[in-house]
Amino acid sequence: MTDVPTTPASAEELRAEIVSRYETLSKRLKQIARYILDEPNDIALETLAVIAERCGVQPSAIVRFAKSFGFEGASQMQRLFRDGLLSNNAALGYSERVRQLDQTTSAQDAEPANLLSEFVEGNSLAIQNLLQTVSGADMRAAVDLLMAADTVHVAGFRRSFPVASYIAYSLLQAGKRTVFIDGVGGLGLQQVHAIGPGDLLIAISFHPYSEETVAVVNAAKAHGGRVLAISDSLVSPVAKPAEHVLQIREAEVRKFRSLSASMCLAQALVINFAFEATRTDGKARDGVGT
Amino acid sequence: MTDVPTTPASAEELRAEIVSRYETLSKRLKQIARYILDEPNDIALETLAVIAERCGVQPSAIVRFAKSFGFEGASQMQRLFRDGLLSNNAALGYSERVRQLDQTTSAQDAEPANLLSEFVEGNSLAIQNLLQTVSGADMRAAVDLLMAADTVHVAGFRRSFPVASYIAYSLLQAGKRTVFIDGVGGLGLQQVHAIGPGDLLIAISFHPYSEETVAVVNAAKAHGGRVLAISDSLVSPVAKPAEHVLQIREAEVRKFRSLSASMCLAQALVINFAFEATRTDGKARDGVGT
DNA sequence: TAAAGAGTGGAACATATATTCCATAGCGTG
DNA sequence: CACGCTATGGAATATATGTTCCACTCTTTA
Repeated sequence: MTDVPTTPASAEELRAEIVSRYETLSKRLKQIARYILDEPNDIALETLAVIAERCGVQPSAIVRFAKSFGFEGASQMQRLFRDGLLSNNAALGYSERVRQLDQTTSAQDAEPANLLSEFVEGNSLAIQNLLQTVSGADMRAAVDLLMAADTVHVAGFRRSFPVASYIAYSLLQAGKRTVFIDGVGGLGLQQVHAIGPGDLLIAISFHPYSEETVAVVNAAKAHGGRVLAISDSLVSPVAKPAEHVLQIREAEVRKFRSLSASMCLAQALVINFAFEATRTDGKARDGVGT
Repeated sequence: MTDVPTTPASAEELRAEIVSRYETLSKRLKQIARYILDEPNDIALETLAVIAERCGVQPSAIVRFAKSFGFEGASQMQRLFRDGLLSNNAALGYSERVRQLDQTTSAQDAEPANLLSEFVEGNSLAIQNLLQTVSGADMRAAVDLLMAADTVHVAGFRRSFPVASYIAYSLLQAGKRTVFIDGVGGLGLQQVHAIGPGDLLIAISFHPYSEETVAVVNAAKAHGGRVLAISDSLVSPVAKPAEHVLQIREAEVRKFRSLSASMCLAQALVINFAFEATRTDGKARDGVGT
């Protein structure tokens, strides 16, 4: 038992100790270490059996862990976290805690923490607004376009680039033939020539709509491809020619337009497709089997 | 046993019930009632024996109390307070909420409409949790690292690629010398050689931490550069060697890890930097002007 | 490839903790 | 003042929970 000479005296101390000794721990002990760092509340409130199950480990392993950090048993370690829990918020009664919660989102000035909370609030709202602008039917239609496509091409530049790259990467992961039109080396428009009938272009573009994207959309249409647009308006230059549009109203914090909502929609779309694809695969195989 | 027909379903409900029935209680039961109203945390966290001693009562009296309020035993009453402790504290309840969301959603089908709203909810929670895992001081420190850096290098592959590309793009927009280590053409590690002392590497990486990113981080340290890590754990291979870590707990919907929270943090970081940069610029000019 | 060692799972065990039960004390009422 | 009823304390019991131990596995090393 490679225990540390001095037993940690507070939850913080223990966390620090875990971080520094992490590399020297065995597989299971690492597993537990991560869990403790991630969910100190669980350690404080749940029983060993529950904790053990949640991090996929035997209760005895947790005891071993505690001992290797100088505790007499797992219970002593738990006590540490319970105490921490209380001293962090217990002085406050209920009403005070609720008030504290409100304050985190309301105060305004350009200090780092507050800026973050503005983004948190703004993006959170924008994401929830997705449910208003995108219906289940829209999603269904978008997934159908994906399912029907031979090859999927994805285009998005500047601010939309991250979203486009995410979609392209994930579709590839899901086993779909995908081409990411990334414009590297000025190939932007050349890559478009690969689009043919039966292919789908996913075009992502927001307010000042980049010329490249618009050009790619038009080229895709010219080659007989179909287009799914992700944009902020139904009448934007990328949305107008498209077979289908998923509309997003992004958060705007201090004049900077955000991206979280777009990412959220992108994920929902791609994973929806992945589910649909495996489901259909299964059916196809079943059909052959009989 | 004068029990109430309906068992309270939340700590708040129980408190209200206690207040209204207070006068009808016997001496000991009043004693306990007062204690519960005063120290709900104790009820949540301590053992019956401890609670009993603290309010000068026998453990059995507490059991009687619980039963007279419709509980099966004192333990059920304690559970109520524990749950309340978590759900009233945004700070503490994240994983608990996620677990609940997980349960309510895993039952339903992966239908397009459902899936979108699952993502909406999950990401919304994850974004709000950012305020817990990254403090104002963390943001400040990260911005300081950016300010002090000569050139900023940004690395993130696979799932983290979109976030990295966003950061790199935005920093460039903000006028910072920035290099995006995108690994195109297998240049990944070669690009690292450009990192020198006085430079900063922003490394973004989540659970199965890609080898490339880890390698880049180590190389950066070897060249005397500083490292800012954006990761999901303090003990991840990219976080350990870093000067500073911004920790993110991403949403996980149907086993797929999300990205919205990362994007949100990335934006907050970059824009924070942009504000700080212009502010300092202004001061510098003022200084020269006088 | 075999041997030694550390790490691990799971059942057996010990302990802590909640709950029940009953004898008795306290209190109101006839 | 005595009777009966409710409330109470505390010991006995049941249960839940933590801990130990040992056989087995997986690594490492010679």
